[in-house]
Amino acid sequence: MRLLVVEDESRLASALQRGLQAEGFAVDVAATGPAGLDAARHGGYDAMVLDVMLPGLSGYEVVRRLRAEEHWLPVLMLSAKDGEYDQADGLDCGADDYLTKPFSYVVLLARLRALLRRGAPERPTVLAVGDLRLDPARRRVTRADAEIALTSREFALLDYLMRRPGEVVSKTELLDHVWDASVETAPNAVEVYVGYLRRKIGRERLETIRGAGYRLAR
Amino acid sequence: MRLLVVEDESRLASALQRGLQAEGFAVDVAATGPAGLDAARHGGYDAMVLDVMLPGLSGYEVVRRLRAEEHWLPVLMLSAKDGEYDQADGLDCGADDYLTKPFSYVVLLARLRALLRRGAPERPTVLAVGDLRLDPARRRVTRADAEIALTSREFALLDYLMRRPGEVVSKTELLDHVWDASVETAPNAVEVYVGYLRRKIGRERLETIRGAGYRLAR
DNA sequence: CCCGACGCTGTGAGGGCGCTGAGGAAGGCG
DNA sequence: CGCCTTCCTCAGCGCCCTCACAGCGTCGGG
Repeated sequence: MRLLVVEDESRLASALQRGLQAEGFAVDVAATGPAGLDAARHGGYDAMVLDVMLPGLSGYEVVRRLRAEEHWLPVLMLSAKDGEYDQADGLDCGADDYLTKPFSYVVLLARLRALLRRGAPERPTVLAVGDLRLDPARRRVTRADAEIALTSREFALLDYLMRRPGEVVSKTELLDHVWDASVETAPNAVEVYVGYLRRKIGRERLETIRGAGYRLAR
Repeated sequence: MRLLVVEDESRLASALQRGLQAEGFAVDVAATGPAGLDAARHGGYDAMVLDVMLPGLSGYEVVRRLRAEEHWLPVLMLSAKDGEYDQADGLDCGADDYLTKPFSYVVLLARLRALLRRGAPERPTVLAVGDLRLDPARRRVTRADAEIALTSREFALLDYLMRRPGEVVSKTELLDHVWDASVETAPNAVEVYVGYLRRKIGRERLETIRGAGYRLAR
């Protein structure tokens, strides 16, 4: 785990550095606001310990800019101010945690661990087959970066097919999984919807295997 | 946003509930460890405020079990114990934050906001989508720098949608997270409020995905 | 080449889904 | 007590999706 400590008071900075290194972290130190901001932007750290009172740029301003640039690394803010509004302000600027000096080293460590545990947000999954892309969360389908409008049934059908590219999927399987199993639906409905899909995603993409089902070309 | 408060002291519990509801959260309360654990497991909450001293199961034990079962909802722990090791223990059991009683309500709110931000895939302090900006701390919404007056329900709805810009959010998900789960609400209420929001933030901003939900255009 | 089975598609009906205006219930405030 | 605000239900309406149907095309076997 790589940590960035931004602290101008050199004794505290090196004490932190040594202590955290002893815990097995790789620790870099920056002594000013601008230097810290720069390091945080380009350094690929897993978390940051950030003092509020800094030369050049305040800690508040550093987080605010980081967040504005869409850098989401966890930030633990350190400050001598223990007023409730100081704390609230720091958190509302985008810090993830706030500790007042003097602080307990044990607590700092525990809070850092909690922050690192949360880590970075997970990436959304996107299904991709050829130049087709389907994003289940956004319910969005593109073909060569051009958006395709699908109805809800069409979307469900394509979703199912894209999860088994290159496989033959039978009409009854589609009826079971894409359609409501409790409602009796004629197999012809599948043919109809395959037709709709072909018009939208390209005719050649969806082969008919006569007597067996359909296959989405990989 | 749905919150779970687990606190056995009924005066504090209801004070918290009222205060947080006034902020636009949907709040459920549990009074014992087992009840809290159960609610957290099945409730689909966005975060949890958890007292340590509880009948039945301690707060420590509640988080520990939740994490063991791979439930990752953000937990803010409340305790009367302010020893550094108590705090470290709470965090190391899996809590994300730790506040000692008596606590400042302002700080609790700011820490809760930080926690909710961290849980979401993107984590700005002021949510911005297109020319819309929403400041959770100040409870203000502007569109192209013009302030928009929203009722508390409208605000909560927009807040939830702006945390997932571009994603499709279903009506039932909205009912679960924006409305109070303990009250049975008709899905039509969502449609009504979407209508209100559209009049205020612009019709085209909030698409209907028929059969799936709504999507806030990025 | 013929024939039957299977698959495709244009048409149109029905119904589900979502939108809206009206209004009642509940709470805050003077 | 009455006014205002907010929340939410209800009922009506309109539209788009869904799917059955029927006629035609296509494929493959004999």
